[in-house]
Amino acid sequence: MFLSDLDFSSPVPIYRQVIYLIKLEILSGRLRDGDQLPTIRELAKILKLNPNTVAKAYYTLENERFIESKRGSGNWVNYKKAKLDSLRRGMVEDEFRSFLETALSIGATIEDIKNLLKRYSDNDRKNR
Amino acid sequence: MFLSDLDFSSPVPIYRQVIYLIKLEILSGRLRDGDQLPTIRELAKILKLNPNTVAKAYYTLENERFIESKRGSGNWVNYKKAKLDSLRRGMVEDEFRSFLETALSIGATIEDIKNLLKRYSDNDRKNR
DNA sequence: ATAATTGTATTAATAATATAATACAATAAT
DNA sequence: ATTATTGTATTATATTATTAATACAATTAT
Repeated sequence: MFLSDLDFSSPVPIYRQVIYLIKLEILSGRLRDGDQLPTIRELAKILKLNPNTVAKAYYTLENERFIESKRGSGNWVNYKKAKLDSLRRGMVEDEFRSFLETALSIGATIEDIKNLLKRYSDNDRKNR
Repeated sequence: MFLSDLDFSSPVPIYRQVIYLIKLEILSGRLRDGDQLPTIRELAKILKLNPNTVAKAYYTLENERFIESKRGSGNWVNYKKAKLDSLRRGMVEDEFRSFLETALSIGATIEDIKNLLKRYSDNDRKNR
């Protein structure tokens, strides 16, 4: 299921990488509403992590309403179709804001970014 | 000069807040190319910080080409150069590419991003 | 030349964060 | 009822990041 895409040499903490991977699975549609996730101990074994690390990821995902945890039974994906869009939008906007902040602090202008986007969307069109 | 806008209860480290404040001064135009900044020790006294904390902020700003430090004399704003630096442009593009990749993998479209950018550039215009 | 002022470098102390070890408590299966 | 499986809570350890103490070196002013 998870092609152990973890990078142990990255400065990004493992539990955050796990969160990110699962969010991607959900938002891309590979994991759907109601699907069961591996148990904490299962996933820990697969990824060769301490169960607490996985637990922390799951716990965070539950706080963000991505999944639901039930003691004794397991964890399930929990987003309603309607929620998905706003969720996705929120995530994209977060990413965008943080990119924009960086870009501006580096010295780029909004105009620069517009041009970049134009260039890339032209490429995108070509590649379809 | 700096209305001690530091928030010691914030999780954002002090030296980053200092960086942010100075960038704001520069990007807003209140500090202009060639202007002299307070010396490390001066600013440390004003903000009641350890000089090393200010030094770290200045050091980072110099690395990012926002200011120039000269031992024995002080620190000066050096924004114009930074803006024109093609190396910086490369950085922005790298950031952009990585943002775009993430956004697309989450499920956003180019159109979504265009709209976001429009929204933010409108805000930017309003705040000028 | 000398002294004062500046940024820099080195090291130590502290604080924050991430990970691990272990024990606990609710649910499910038998 | 009992046992195994699950998520949770508590505590300890390791790692990293931040801040501080101190000494150093280049520049400026006298």
